[in-house]
Amino acid sequence: MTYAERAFDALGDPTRRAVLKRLRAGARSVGEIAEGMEVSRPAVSQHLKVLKAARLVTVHAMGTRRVYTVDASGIVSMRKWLDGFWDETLNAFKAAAEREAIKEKSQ
Amino acid sequence: MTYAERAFDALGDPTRRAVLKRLRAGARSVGEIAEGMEVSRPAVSQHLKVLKAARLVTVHAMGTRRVYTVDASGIVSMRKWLDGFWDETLNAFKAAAEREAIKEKSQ
DNA sequence: CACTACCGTTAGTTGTAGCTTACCGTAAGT
DNA sequence: ACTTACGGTAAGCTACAACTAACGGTAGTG
Repeated sequence: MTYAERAFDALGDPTRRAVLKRLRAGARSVGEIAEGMEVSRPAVSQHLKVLKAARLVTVHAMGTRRVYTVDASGIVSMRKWLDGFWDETLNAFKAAAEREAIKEKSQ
Repeated sequence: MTYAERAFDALGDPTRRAVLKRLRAGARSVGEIAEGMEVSRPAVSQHLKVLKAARLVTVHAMGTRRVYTVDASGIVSMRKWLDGFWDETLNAFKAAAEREAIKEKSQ
């Protein structure tokens, strides 16, 4: 599985999107992220693991605290996936249209 | 839930991504999509329902056949979501950096 | 009017994602 | 060394997403 696909899987969950939205406001520790959320701290920890595997967040330790930050590379890979997907869709459409035009001419 | 979020939920499933990839090559009927896939035709039908709700595909009937096509609007809304997300991330980062700079000055 | 092709939907099953509780390791303070 | 704060991980539960089999409805065909 590519990183883009991993990222789509990760963002397919509303709780993980909520976690990422919190992180968007700035780097946060696990406890800070979990605070005010409707799920427990371990749940957040598990989601962060998935987000990290998808390169959507990065961690660095500060004492016993783990400070998480939004990672650009996950976002970038998703963007590339979408752009590439749309490119291929357009190309296929164009090719089909041309085939149609040739067929029309020959009639 | 916004359409973008619906789209992320939809693309969070590998089978649905596979369906969409098939559609990328051009419009297909349900039977054509299901053919060669490892899941049954009704399964594909259910996935198409989700993709349609997320504005990732459109349908039009041709006799008893339902021909599905990739819909740009779902892709566009995802792109906008990603871009908006990243914008806000950068803005928050910039704001934080400026606050840091002011703090440094006052010391 | 049968008969076939096509596909959406319902009913029912099952694997697993997401959750909580409990535990343990590590870092810092006193 | 003891205590507190922090967070990753294991174990276990549960709800639901994804699937199949079966059915029904509609459009074209002879």
